[in-house]
Amino acid sequence: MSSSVGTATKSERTRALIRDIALRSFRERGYDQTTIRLIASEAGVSVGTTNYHFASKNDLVQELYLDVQQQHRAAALPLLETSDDLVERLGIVFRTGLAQLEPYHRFAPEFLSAAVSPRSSINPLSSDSSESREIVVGLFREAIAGAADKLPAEFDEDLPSALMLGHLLLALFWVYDTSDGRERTSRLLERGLRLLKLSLPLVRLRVLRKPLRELLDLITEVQA
Amino acid sequence: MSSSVGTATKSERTRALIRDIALRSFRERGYDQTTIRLIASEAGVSVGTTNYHFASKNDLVQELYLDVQQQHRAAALPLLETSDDLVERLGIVFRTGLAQLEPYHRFAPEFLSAAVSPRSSINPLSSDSSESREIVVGLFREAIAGAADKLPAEFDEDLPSALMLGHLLLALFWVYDTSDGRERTSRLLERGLRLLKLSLPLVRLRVLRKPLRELLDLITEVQA
DNA sequence: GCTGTCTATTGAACATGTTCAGAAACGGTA
DNA sequence: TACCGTTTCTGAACATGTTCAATAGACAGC
Repeated sequence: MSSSVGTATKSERTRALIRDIALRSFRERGYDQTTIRLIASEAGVSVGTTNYHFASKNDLVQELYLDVQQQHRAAALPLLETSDDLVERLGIVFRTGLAQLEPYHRFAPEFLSAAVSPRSSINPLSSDSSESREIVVGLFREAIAGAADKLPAEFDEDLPSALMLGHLLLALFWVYDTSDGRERTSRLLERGLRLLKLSLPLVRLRVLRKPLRELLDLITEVQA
Repeated sequence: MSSSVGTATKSERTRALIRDIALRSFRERGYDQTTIRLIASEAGVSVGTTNYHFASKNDLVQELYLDVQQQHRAAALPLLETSDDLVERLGIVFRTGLAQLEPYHRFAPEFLSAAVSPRSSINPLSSDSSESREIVVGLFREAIAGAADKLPAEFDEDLPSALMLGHLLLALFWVYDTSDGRERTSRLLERGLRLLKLSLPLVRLRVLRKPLRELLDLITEVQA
């Protein structure tokens, strides 16, 4: 979090200060209540300075994304050491991903509204978000690669992206989940994982190869 | 569309005028470019008057929803006369639904952003949207009721709502669909329908009854 | 026709993200 | 030190949806 450490140019320190204050505010006050003027005021600078270092409010959200996904990675990696079962490993990535989001559930609608437009710079599928997106895709890739159960090689390429999309859909469900402790989202996830475990042997069936390939292609096409 | 017809109180005529101008502008200019001041100006009234008749901009979007869904119903009903096959009837409702949205695809991201928050009054699942939502749920209900193929009665209650949710998800895919003529969305729909047709006989299997029931319950829970 | 009450309308005010012309600070070079 | 170009910073300005006190209009009851 605190990147305003040690020595750096004045400019870098100002930038880091604005960033840290913004991120803290996002966590405490959410997206809407975190106004540019509030950030500027707390940082002791003018609105113009804030927009000089970060061209828009969404650029600051981008910083938040990165922070969250890095923590996601940090939380998932050690757990991935504990199992070589494919479905279990995927479950670890999904569960730790949801866990990172949990503190933001109060403000999730605000963030969702700002992020859901395909034209928004903070849309998880946008090119501006590629850095944090690739962290999640990479986690899924590693989850697959480190599993004892090997999948047909032809799926290796697109499956991680498709799983990342699945994670986004799960997050959408999560935003709408009003149950205590997001129990419904957990149930949906565990049920999906169970279903996946049961149907995984089918992937090896020749007859299903082509429809699966087509399904994967269609899903991948969303990101175009 | 034009509801500013014939005799009515002055107030009703002003309201209808604002409504008609707003709806036309939404169609021509989208959500963002349709500003309150522009509506007021075109209607020859002040901003205050616009907000007197419609408490918020989203109240005007609500009127648009209603208009679109009524046209959806008008487009679907005659086609439903032409088939008693369950899957085909569902297909008719889905396809005519997408057809109504098509003119708005240019502006879909703007509308999506405004509507996607669970707290938004124009969220399709909100209580404010119940009237237009029920039109779609009703269409699915009629599609099921008029089919030769009867489903187990226990599904009749919740299935229409679940299908409406499916329609919303399809619309989400549609927003992100950049292919010509929304070819990808069509493909996804037709593939889903084909899959449904193939797996429909399975519904009668005793073993699958309980998991299906649970799945339906989980889906229904989104709207809570 | 007068009066009083509700309805309808007005336009200024507010908070918001963003832009931008200009001021200030800085850093290197003559 | 003096000068100049670049970097950094400032605060006013703009457009937006929404609110609200004040005003005008409509209309019923007498």
